[in-house]
Amino acid sequence: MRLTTKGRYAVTAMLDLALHSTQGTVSLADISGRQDISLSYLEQLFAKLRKRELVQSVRGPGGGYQLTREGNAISVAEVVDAVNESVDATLCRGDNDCQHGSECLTHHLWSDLSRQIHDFLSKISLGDLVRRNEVRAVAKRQAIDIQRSNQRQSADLIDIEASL
Amino acid sequence: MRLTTKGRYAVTAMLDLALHSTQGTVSLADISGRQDISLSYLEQLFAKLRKRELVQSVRGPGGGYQLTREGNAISVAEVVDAVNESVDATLCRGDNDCQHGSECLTHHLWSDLSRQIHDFLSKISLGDLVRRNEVRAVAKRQAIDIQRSNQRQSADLIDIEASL
DNA sequence: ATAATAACCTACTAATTTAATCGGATATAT
DNA sequence: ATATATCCGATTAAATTAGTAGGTTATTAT
Repeated sequence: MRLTTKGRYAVTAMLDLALHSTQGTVSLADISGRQDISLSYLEQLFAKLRKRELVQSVRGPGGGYQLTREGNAISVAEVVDAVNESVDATLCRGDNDCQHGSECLTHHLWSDLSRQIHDFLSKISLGDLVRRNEVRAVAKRQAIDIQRSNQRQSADLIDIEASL
Repeated sequence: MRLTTKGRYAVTAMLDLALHSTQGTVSLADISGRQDISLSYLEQLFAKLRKRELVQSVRGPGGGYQLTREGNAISVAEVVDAVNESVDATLCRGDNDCQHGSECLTHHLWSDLSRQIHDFLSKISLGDLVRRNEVRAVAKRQAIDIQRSNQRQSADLIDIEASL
């Protein structure tokens, strides 16, 4: 169980998905716009999330992604694990070939810690996060921001159309 | 609160220190030998641990490091934080300058998660780890390994001396 | 005093991971 | 047909982690 920015991006994206689940599918372009994560990076992350069957996709116009299960049934731990593919090969790849058994000290200690943190994150679902007030507040502001940005784009479009 | 291999190295090294605290100071060379971490990398880590006053040093022959407080009074969280200098500048450096407020969704969510993981790791001390059976068992084996390696070195030395 | 030891310090390099970019192919609504 | 959006692979850039090199300073033991 590692905890890096990569996992954060994944959780953020999945939370965005959960927040907009009422609208059917959500495109990565929308998530990219709202959460400011590059589209291609999202594609990489969602390829992994799809492999773990945390999301399912609909291709073509109007398509996008949606949660395979409801938000309450998807834990933060699952999301982090999906993108981090915690192989832990760096410190102790096997049990036998470590030099004078040293690395096993880390191995036992950390696998134990990891397990407990994992348990902890398993108990927090995307649904739990959606229900939080801070999250709802930010999501609301994001919706308004996007709306404004769309209006600006429409305005730009009108300008362009007028200039032709 | 990030959780990477860097933090593991630091916790392992500090645990080694706690395990050998009865012998006064412990040199980084000893830790390097037992835990298979490069000496220079340990120096970098301990420079940070010293800044946070988790360890104190004694210079010169027979010198080394020792815990500033007893193992029971040093949490795993403190050790991880000391080496990770969690600035969290990557995703959201301030509260105001994020593009259309998006990054703040991550920011709130993750700072909250981080806080709880931090709380969790705060409750595990180096002393707790030392008392664990698996840790004691591995430490014992490491001691025997080092002893053997020293005997080999002595044997080599005798060979060298004999060859002169 | 001198030599050996080990912390302390800085700069650089290698390796790995994270993030982004590019250029497509495929499926599907309109 | 065309536009949309997933899907896919390869490449590159940036950041972090880990290791290397070459010293200095303090201190103990001889």
